[in-house]
Amino acid sequence: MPKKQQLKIRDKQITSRRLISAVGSILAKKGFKGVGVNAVAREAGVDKVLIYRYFGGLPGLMAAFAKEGDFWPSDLELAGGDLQAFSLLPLDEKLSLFTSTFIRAIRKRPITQAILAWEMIEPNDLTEELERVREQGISQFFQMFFLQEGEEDLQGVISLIGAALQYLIVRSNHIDLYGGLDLKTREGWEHIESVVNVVINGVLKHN
Amino acid sequence: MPKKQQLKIRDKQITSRRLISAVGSILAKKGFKGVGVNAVAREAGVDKVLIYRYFGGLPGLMAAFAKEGDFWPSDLELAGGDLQAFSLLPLDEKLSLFTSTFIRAIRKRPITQAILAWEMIEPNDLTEELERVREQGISQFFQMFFLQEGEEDLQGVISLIGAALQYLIVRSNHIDLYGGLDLKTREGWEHIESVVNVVINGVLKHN
DNA sequence: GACATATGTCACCATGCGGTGATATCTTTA
DNA sequence: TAAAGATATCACCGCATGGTGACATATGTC
Repeated sequence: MPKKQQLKIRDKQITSRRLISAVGSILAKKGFKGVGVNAVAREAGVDKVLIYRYFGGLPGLMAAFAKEGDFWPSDLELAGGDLQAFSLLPLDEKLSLFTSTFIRAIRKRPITQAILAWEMIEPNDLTEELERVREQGISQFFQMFFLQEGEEDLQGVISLIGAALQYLIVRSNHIDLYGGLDLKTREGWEHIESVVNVVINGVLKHN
Repeated sequence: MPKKQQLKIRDKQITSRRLISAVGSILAKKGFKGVGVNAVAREAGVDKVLIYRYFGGLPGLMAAFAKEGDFWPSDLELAGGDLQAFSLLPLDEKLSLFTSTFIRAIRKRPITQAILAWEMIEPNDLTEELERVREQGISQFFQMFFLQEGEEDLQGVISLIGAALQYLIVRSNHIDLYGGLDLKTREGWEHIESVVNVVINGVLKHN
């Protein structure tokens, strides 16, 4: 008598994909603390030994995961969907729109937020991949649309604002308020957006 | 024959302190990931059961640790050492000095940085204690020195800048650059300070 | 149809964790 | 000095983890 029904298909590709997407699920659900060999295999409904066989271990699986994901907004997304229209806007409107799309883009990517939090604790393949993509993307976007404006402090200011927004978005997962800023509601984020605009307009008109 | 030399002193207070300070050491050395019952007891050179006996468990020990520590700069420190002199400065110089002392204050507190990183991942007694102290301290400081100035956007802007600075300081433990900002050298931080001043002056003169 | 290989399952190991009851030893009080 | 209480140690439990070797079953090839 056979031990089991032999219905399970055997397909390395499919199984690999299940493992990779299981990483995403866990990352989104439990954060990086939940990402382990056992947990990922369990989530994928697959034996953990396959992680070693197919990816050589967790780091390899992470690297594969990093290559699959849409963890950072593209130029197109950051520009609001139309690169040409964006490039024609005056500087202050460019920055204002950028702020708005940036916040939305990060807020709607829970996995990205988990990775951003992870970066604070211990760098690894995944966080380094995100860093690479992000630094390249931002600097490219910046060069494309802002560099010719001759505002020498602008990059520093934008980096500062980007840092603040990333921090606030990640923290919004665990707290409601930060220094009087409401991190939970849509209105709260609209207010934050307006504060950023105050900063930007101040810097622009000051020079 | 007795099992051991009976040289170990027996003093609840001393032992408690050893446990509490062991938390600090581990937090500074390994970050919050290293903080566990076994590790803390090992670091303190004490049996872990005492954590349960004296503090009721890790959370209790954490709470005790939180009360002991100087995790957040006082008003005096943030004001640069002289509250009265600080209060007499013009607004822009106040903010500039505040920025400078704030950066220094956080940068020199590795445990605070570990807690700040922790807040990103999972709130707990320790992070909540820091949050409480911080929110209270900042809001008090703000009310004391800035509120009467009638700049309604000021608190939001300052919170935003505070968020950015905290983020950059914590990240400086693992990366060298962020968006072109140098996080490692003294010159790098002086530049960041100057960027903050650009923002502040922009906001102030804009209204 | 028989074989080799790719794919997946299972049982197991050592390790470290949080947590606890029984025991030994020191300190204080009588 | 003897008893009583406080203080610290030890040995152990159950559990989850990362990791591996032996085995079972499906798939492709001749």
